[in-house]
Amino acid sequence: MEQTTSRTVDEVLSLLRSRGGRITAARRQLLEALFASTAHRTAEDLASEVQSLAPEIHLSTVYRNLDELERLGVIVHTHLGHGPAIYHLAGSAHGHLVCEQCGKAVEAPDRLFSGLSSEALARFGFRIDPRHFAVLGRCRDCSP
Amino acid sequence: MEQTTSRTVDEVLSLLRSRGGRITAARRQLLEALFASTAHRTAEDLASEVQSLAPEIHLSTVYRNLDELERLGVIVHTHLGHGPAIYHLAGSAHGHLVCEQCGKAVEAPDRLFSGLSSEALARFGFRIDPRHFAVLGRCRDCSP
DNA sequence: TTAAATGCAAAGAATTTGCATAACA
DNA sequence: TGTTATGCAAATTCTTTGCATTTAA
Repeated sequence: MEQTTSRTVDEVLSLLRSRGGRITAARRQLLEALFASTAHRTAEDLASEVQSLAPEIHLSTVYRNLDELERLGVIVHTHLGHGPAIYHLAGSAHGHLVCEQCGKAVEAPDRLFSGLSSEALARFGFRIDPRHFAVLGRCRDCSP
Repeated sequence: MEQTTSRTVDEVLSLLRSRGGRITAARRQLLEALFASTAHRTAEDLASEVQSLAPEIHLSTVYRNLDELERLGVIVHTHLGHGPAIYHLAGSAHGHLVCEQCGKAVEAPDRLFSGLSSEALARFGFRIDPRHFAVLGRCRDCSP
């Protein structure tokens, strides 16, 4: 698993390199953090993780690199209603059901959106991207 | 139409009153603005409209009254991905398809979400509220 | 008269930007 | 050596809060 992770981090760094970017400690650390878990993490969360190993890496650097990685298609971010955006590797991205009451976020499989996708496309020519937004509502525990 | 609008504004003011609230100029103006159009308006937009008639009404008062009206169920707010929330009368609320590219927001009829609603309920016990979040994606004009 | 609402200023959260310095290639 | 990226501080955007004052009832 170490190997897989490292190989993929290096692949992304090569991609960055091939686009004229540079391989820096901040980028490597951030990618290691992104590949290390599929948890729902904000820019601050990721900065904290990175800073536990390299405290000098600044939050603004993390934001800039997250932007860059998103432009490259390596990651996507999702707005969970209120509050900060969360970031995922593009490969492990998924939809979210977020409870307006307790705030809990549940992962939603893509097929949950297949009906909505095809209807939105047919009726409005609109291609939805279920990984970029959160579906708000009430979870089982918070339903009246 | 004037009459209808006024009557409904007054109804909401009565509701407020019945809950121990007070009928103020700021609240009346804000409600007039809310009833006057179904456009997608932010707190700032609404404040500007209100301020064109009563310049002393402060943005923070608008925010406080929007919160209050939402607590009463008179309005709902929606997060359109990035940027500020928009507010609608609860009766005329609807879902939104928001283009990530050009930012344009299209109203989505509730029935677009009926499949997603029943699946989310069946599989996750989750009751979605399609009016509280925006569906992000690409509109026809911005599709590749 | 008195609790509720307002105006204003200031704080807060999340994110972005300007700029001098550092460091990859 | 010449960009590119970083650190830091400051600015931005959206929203909330504290507090003294006003006002509806």
